Amino acid sequence: MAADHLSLIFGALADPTRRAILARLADGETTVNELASPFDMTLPAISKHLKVLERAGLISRGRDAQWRPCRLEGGALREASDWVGRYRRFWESSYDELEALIEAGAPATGAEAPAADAPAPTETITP
Amino acid sequence: MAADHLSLIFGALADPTRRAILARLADGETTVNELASPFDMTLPAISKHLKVLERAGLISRGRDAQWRPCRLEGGALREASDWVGRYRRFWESSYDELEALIEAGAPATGAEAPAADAPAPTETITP
DNA sequence: TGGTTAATTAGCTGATCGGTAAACTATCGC
DNA sequence: GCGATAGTTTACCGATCAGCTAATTAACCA
Repeated sequence: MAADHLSLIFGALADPTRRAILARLADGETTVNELASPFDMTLPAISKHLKVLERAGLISRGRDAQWRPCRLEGGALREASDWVGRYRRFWESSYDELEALIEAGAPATGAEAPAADAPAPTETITP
Repeated sequence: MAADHLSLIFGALADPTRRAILARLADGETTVNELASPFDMTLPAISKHLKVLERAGLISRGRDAQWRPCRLEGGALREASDWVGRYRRFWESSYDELEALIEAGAPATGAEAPAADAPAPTETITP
């Protein structure tokens, strides 16, 4: 997977186990063992998932004696949300109205020409 | 990568080339060759990226003679947005206020106990 | 001191990913 | 029909991923 932050975030989210871990952490900070318990998977596997989540900035880990409590970090999720949000107009309203226009034989209007630079200002086109 | 839809979507977004393709498609439907032109990459590589995006439902492809015009599909992005949106409270407002509360020595209140089932109702815990 | 519990690291495997080159398919225009 | 244009498919390669077992680190408890 690419090394840029957004790719790390989306890559981390592209796994049901990791998303379930985040879901659990939404109920509050907890330990690695408790996070692991619902899964049919060894502890090292969970540990790896946590590392992926941490590298993406989706969680952070503290220390409490021999426990390493994990907590959800909203910042990275916000980055993901912000990126996706730039495309909001592609699923909001538009659908019915635009569909109708197209059905009616309207030509490709400026309507679907979006905020030009909106998506991916930091998106290096050839990294 | 896991086979569930959300994983396909996030997995597809976890690549700067594919995100740049989506950004380009936000400016309107276009052909594969035009999509490929900004990249220092062969056509087959782009073709693969498009297949990943299509499998995730992020784009659709039509036919116009020998061209296969691609268009952005908002639905999948909406799914991603909806999923991430369930965690909104983790980056909205809360930050300063909650941080302040914690600093002030407030115990773990119900405040950060979230809408219980909010995240991942379809998230199978052990697939 | 020694044992237990919590978690990570190391090393291995098989599967998937991102890219390539080469060959193939399909459609257009002459 | 023929050549050019647009795009996909088919191997193939090295790198990364997700999981495992076994060993290791770190802190507690008695």
